[in-house]
Amino acid sequence: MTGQVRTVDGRVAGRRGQATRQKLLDCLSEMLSSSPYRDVKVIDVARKAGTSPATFYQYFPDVEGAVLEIADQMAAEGAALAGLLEGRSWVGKAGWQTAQELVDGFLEFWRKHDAILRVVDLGAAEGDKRFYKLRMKILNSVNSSLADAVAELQSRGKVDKDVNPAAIAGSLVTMLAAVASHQKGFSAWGVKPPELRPNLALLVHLGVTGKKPSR
Amino acid sequence: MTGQVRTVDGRVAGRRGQATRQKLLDCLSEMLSSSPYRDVKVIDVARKAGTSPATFYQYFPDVEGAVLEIADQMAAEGAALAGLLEGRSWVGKAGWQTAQELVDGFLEFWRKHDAILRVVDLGAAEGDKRFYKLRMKILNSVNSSLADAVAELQSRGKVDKDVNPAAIAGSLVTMLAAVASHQKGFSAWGVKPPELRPNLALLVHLGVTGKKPSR
DNA sequence: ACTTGTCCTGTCATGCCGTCAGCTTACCGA
DNA sequence: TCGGTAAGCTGACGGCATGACAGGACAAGT
Repeated sequence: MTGQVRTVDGRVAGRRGQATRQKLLDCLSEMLSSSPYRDVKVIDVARKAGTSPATFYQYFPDVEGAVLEIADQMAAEGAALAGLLEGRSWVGKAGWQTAQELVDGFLEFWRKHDAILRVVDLGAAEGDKRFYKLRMKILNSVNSSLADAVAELQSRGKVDKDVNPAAIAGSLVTMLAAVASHQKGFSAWGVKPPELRPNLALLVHLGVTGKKPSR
Repeated sequence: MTGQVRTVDGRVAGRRGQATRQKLLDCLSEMLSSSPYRDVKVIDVARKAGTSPATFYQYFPDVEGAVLEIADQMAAEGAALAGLLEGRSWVGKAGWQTAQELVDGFLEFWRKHDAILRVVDLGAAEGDKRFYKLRMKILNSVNSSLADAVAELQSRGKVDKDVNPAAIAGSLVTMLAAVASHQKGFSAWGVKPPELRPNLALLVHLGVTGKKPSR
């Protein structure tokens, strides 16, 4: 099922090749964290990995291609985010708990992968379908769970009829993602991370249920 | 007060020079809309402007420098966003109106400047202070108005004591900005722009007042 | 026409990109 | 043990963008 790893010119990669490939990915990942996306050069990645630029091009068509690969690995890990909402309740104190844990998990995931997620976000915003699909893949698990929760509350008459669950869920997820990547910006507004979290959870809870949480 | 426009080597720019400079900025702006940030080259911008790369470097240290210039012009225009909240009420039907108009104005502004705002967002997320300050400058007007509104409702006991106005306002503004730049993503979730707007307004209203709007 | 200061570009050294041919290394079957 | 074969890597090269400079074109005032 997992298609074999192949080089650009079609050969299948063996043990050593895969190791080199992974090392290049790791080094690229590191470079993305330490320097602006625009300034990341193939030659620097290759140097850092102790190999030559030509080797890089053996495994990836270009920097973008390698970034997609990293993002893909991360997306797989991101599926775990759905677990934050699996079988959770949005009613009463449990609802407040759910909101808080969702926010925590989300911020944590984003902080861990911030460099690569920045690039994915940019690519998606620029209209590149590959990045855009990848972004979906990561957010979709959380998004659809949230949308389901809203729709369910709606069907029980606890949320107004004219609310669009997908729109609400999408907006909340987008908010979490954006706030996570601009956490530093909040310090400048005088908001420290520990203060941010409960307020975000409040917004999520309000958005999903339409009500203030009971703590 | 408006410091004279200067070339990189310190000369003051005359009328013709300023025109060339502005033309370069316009062409860069256009390129940013049509191709990925990473692929925008000085030589292309110069060609499009009917001039040479050397001319570009006479007015700007690099692409980034020119982008900052464009963003600065836009930030000035962005101050108008504050007007969307000037003297507005968040109570009753007027509150719902306020939320809707804020969302509309915000989405409109973002759509108009999406290309440059993408780059500013990236720069800010990467930790570049210049971009980061610029982003603040644009968002601050709206953000502080919103925070004031929350604080005022809070002082009248209409909002819980333990809410942090700045955190709520910042999160909402960040949400609006992010949703605006990923509007296309919502279509893929089956949410069309016209459906998006009222739901965003709902979230803003909920966030600011803690209550559902009365329509 | 001459001077002055602004404005633009030809040119050049430097460095990265992306490709290829060819060398080295590892594995495998006889 | 010994080729044979495919994987793995790199030096080298043409092409292009970068960024700096010096010098020429141009407009305005005298």
